[in-house]
Amino acid sequence: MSEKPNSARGRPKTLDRDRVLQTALMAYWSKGPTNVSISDICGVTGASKPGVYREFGSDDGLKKSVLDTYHSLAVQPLIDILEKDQSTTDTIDALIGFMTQDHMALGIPQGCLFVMMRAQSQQLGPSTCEKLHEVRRDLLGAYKAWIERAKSRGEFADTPSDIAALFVDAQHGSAMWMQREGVANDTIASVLETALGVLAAGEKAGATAR
Amino acid sequence: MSEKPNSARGRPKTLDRDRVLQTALMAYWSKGPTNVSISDICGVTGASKPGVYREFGSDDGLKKSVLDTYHSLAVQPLIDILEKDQSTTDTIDALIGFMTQDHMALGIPQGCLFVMMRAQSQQLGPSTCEKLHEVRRDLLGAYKAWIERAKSRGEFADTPSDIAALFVDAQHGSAMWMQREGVANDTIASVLETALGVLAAGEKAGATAR
DNA sequence: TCATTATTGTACTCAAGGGTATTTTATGTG
DNA sequence: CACATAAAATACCCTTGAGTACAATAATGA
Repeated sequence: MSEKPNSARGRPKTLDRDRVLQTALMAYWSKGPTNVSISDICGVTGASKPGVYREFGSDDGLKKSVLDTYHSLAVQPLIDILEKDQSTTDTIDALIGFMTQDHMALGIPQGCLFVMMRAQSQQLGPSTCEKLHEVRRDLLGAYKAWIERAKSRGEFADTPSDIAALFVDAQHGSAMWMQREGVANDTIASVLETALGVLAAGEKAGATAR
Repeated sequence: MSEKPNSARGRPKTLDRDRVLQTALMAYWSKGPTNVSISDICGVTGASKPGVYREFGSDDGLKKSVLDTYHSLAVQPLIDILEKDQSTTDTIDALIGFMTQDHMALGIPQGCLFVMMRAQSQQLGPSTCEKLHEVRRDLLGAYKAWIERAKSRGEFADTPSDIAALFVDAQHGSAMWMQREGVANDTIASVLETALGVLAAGEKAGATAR
């Protein structure tokens, strides 16, 4: 309601919300979401602990906000690929390309924060978990919608859409774990080609044509 | 070397090593390996904290021993399936059956402790991590050996063995995560059929039979 | 200038958890 | 019986990390 009365009254705030978010995002991503303390983030950003709590409420609140940021940063681009209007094989190629990006070169940590958070959800707070479910729902929904569009054009294997969506999601998760464990992106790409190759066509034997 | 001089001298030990191991195993498996403290385990088993440390050396030592136990309990059976001499499709069916066992009914927790530990290896000690690599090597080796045997009989798709091994391992991991997230075993089985179906045969189109 | 308002940051509290120093206790051996 | 031995368990230490109380501070408005 009266969110930002922009009163400009009282001591002006100096806490850089965005910097805290970015810092937390990178730290969670590289070290694992449960291996970074609020104090760590304060140490790097120069923010004070009460400042962070004032801004995000709690550890859980911060993680939830970070996940939100991560969604627009790294999940939405994946969904965008699915929603782009192109042939199924092109989409699959684009997916593989996306999943095997050279994170090192891009200056981002290996693996996927979302996937890591899912794997450690038992150690996360309630609002982070809820956000996690939300992101997952979005992603699975996007897979499913893409699959059904592809099916309607006869470009997709004869597999129930829900199953196929889970399958694609599984490949994504596996790829992210492999990347984190240090498997070369080329190798991961080969695995993904083997995996996702089945989906395209359906009549044309198992030939992924590459 | 002089491990058990069976001296029978000094106060007889009452600490039930096996009970501690079993308890820790189940606790790690159900709550996640990093969500169970030594104190928790002591509370359940009635063992004293120094007793546990005397027996296992450290948290890391206990986790390593538990992983060892887990290996013979839940990983070896999987390897046994791969080493059993049967047709590729039969092996795949057996694998799917194994991965989609009703853990609830068997009185064991959902998912796979090994897979969970891999995902949280950043929070684990050095000897546990080493053991983790060891188990992983064993498992990938077993996959690869199975694949090469199948290939030599012409029963396997034309995919590099290392890639195929990573692929199978990825499906296993995904299945375990899905199970942990509450996906129905039937559903997981369908996903696995879609995934592993590609491997068998190779000439016979993409038809997994079934 | 002085009150009001909102934010800041130091310095705490409190709980959890890994690990240990120390004193007992239960057994064999001389 | 006294001594040596090995394991037992209580009661601790120490660090980390989430979360907060509170006094200081910087702005606006009268």
